[in-house]
Amino acid sequence: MSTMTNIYDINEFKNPLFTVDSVLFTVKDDALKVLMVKRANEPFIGNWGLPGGFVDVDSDTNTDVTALRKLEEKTSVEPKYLEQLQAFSGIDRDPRGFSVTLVYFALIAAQEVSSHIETIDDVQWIDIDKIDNLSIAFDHKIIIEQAKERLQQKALYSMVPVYCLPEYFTVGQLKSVIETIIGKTIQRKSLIRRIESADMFETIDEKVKSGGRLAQQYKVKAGVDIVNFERNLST
Amino acid sequence: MSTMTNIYDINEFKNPLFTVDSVLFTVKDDALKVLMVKRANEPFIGNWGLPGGFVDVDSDTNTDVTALRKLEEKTSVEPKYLEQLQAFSGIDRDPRGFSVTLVYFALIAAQEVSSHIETIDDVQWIDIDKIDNLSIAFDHKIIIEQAKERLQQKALYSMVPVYCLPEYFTVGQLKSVIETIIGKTIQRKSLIRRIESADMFETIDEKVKSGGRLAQQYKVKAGVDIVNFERNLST
DNA sequence: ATTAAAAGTGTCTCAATGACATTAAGTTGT
DNA sequence: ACAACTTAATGTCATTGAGACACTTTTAAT
Repeated sequence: MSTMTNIYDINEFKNPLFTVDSVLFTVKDDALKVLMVKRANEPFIGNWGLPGGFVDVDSDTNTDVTALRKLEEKTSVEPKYLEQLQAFSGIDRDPRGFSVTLVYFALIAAQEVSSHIETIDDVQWIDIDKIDNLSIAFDHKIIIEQAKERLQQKALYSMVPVYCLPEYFTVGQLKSVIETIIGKTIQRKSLIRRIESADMFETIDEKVKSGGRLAQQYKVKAGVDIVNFERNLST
Repeated sequence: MSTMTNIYDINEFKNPLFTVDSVLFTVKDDALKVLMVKRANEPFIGNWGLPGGFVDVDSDTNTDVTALRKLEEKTSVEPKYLEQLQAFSGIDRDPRGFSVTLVYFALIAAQEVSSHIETIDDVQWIDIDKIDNLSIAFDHKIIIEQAKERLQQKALYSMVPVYCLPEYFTVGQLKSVIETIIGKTIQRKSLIRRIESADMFETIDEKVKSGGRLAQQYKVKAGVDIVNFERNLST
């Protein structure tokens, strides 16, 4: 192990194995998808796992940077939204010994990565409902499930789902994305009321085709924070 | 950046320094307090810091166990409530180098620890409004602030504040604890409605003196989970 | 007994969501 | 050109749970 010597000796304690992983979601083809990577190394070689890896303590200024760096390696872009989910730890979750993985939860528009991903076959959007049929590394199946629950909760009281959409979007698109995430329909009217009261969107002059009447486009105002509403939608 | 070679060499990467800390809250004398420990070691020797330390990879089965173990060392009891807050990381937060601390957020009734604490002078309940005047180790001041915000949020949509109370409690006590946490008054009636609809409490036959009419006592039903309401209180 | 104090109830208001009908503005087919 | 269809946007009433606050109940203190 490394040599860190002065008054206190860090190596008095065996350090746990520490990694950073991300659950990057998007909504594509009316399904919630997670970005997964086919593992090239042991353990769990050949299984699907979450994108992530070790901190580079010489260049990463904090773990957010690690998460973004690892995601960019796989997608070549930065996700629109990133927040910490939770750390998962234990003596059993990695055959190499006690390990901790700090998991981030991220959102991006499918369009922003799809072209890049289609050229590689060890990085893929996996439908969240099809994960049970696959061989998933470590405890990543559980992690994804928890991330999904968090996303579903957030969709009920905030506007985070917009980060699964491109810069310009319509009410119809946002409604559809939210419905895919939470797995039930919502009232269009309620969504519009929220968009108007949140004060985090601006309207775009140019409207867009939608199969019927032209739809108003919106974009997230520059520099605004996510608004949290005081009530959940439907349930 | 080097890629992982064949069989993985853990030490190819310098591992960050990993610790587990806890923000243990209670409400005492109508003030929100945090348990703090006077540091006996470098760095920040002599400053107040959060209770915590390194994982013992040989005996801790996961980081929850580490958090509980460290808290028990200081208080001799287990907190009633424990959940992960967040990890804080960075190249600068510890003079020894890149470090990560996984922070837990915990609640306990003051009565359960006070007798034990009063005998030691390097462990103390510190009023959260008086922290600015003290020398606090690392980034623990920021961490405590974030933990407080999380607790305040939770108090608006859940019943977590009961875990700052002893097993049996009254509506008046819970109202007072919530008000101390969020820093504003709430409607007694609203609280009662929530207690009744939450279905997580049972009434105790024996009532208790309170300076007026005897008060109904409640306790948390065995094995129930925290209920999340769909609306926030006041704001 | 009178009074004060806190517990507990009744009920009206208020705010935001749900439900759903109606109107608006496009596209497609003939 | 016009009807039929599609999706967007609006209008409005019902529902739900919190806020406000008056009122009643039960205890202790004097």
